[in-house]
Amino acid sequence: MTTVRIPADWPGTEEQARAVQDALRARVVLDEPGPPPGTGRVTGVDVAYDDERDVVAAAAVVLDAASLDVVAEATAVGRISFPYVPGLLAFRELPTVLAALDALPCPPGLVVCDGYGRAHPRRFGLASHLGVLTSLPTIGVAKNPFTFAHDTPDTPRGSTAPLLDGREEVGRALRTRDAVKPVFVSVGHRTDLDNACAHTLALTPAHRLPETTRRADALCRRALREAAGA
DNA sequence: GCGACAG
DNA sequence: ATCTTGTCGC
Repeated sequence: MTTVRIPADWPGTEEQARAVQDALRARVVLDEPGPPPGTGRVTGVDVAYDDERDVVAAAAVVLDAASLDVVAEATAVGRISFPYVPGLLAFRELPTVLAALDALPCPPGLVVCDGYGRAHPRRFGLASHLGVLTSLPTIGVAKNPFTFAHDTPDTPRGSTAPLLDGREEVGRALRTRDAVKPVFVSVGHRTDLDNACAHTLALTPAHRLPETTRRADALCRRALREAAGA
């Protein structure tokens, strides 16, 4: 486990944070399909907080994409770098997530984030931001809808409904289990939406949420407990 | 101006 | 995200 320091140039206000998003948005790469599902490695990242003690813990868990076996994992802890503001989640999560990724002993391959990528008010959610800072292919898989309207996908696993910003499809509500509430998938960086959904299905053989985020969630909670928990 | 709003 | 018991089901 590594300890993180908040970067000296990290935004201190919502105004500054939005300016950073507007400046970095142009660097998102959208014309690559990304790695094929079921090959190479797939990494889940997640973060847990103890607002009382101002502690944050992040985890990165690398899975073999074919077997979904854990190949490597790393954690990082630090101070909370930003309050939770819808649309600015990246500024709260990224410093610690980046440190956890840096601590991995192997390349992460595709990174699966807990949240949104392009399906964001300024087209630059957590998954896109992480992708631009690392150059890694990323996707976002969120548990709840954000600001975009969508229809209800059909009942069977694999069914989708577009997340629409006007007439533009910025993500998809994707059913990963029959008749269970869908997850919300969007492109982060260097992937396309079809592939992002295919990856999400490949990572959900048994549960609504991807194995990557389930593993990362369990690990960062444990790291938080060991770092600050009572 | 009033809600809604990833984690 | 987090506070929280038992309970129904694969």
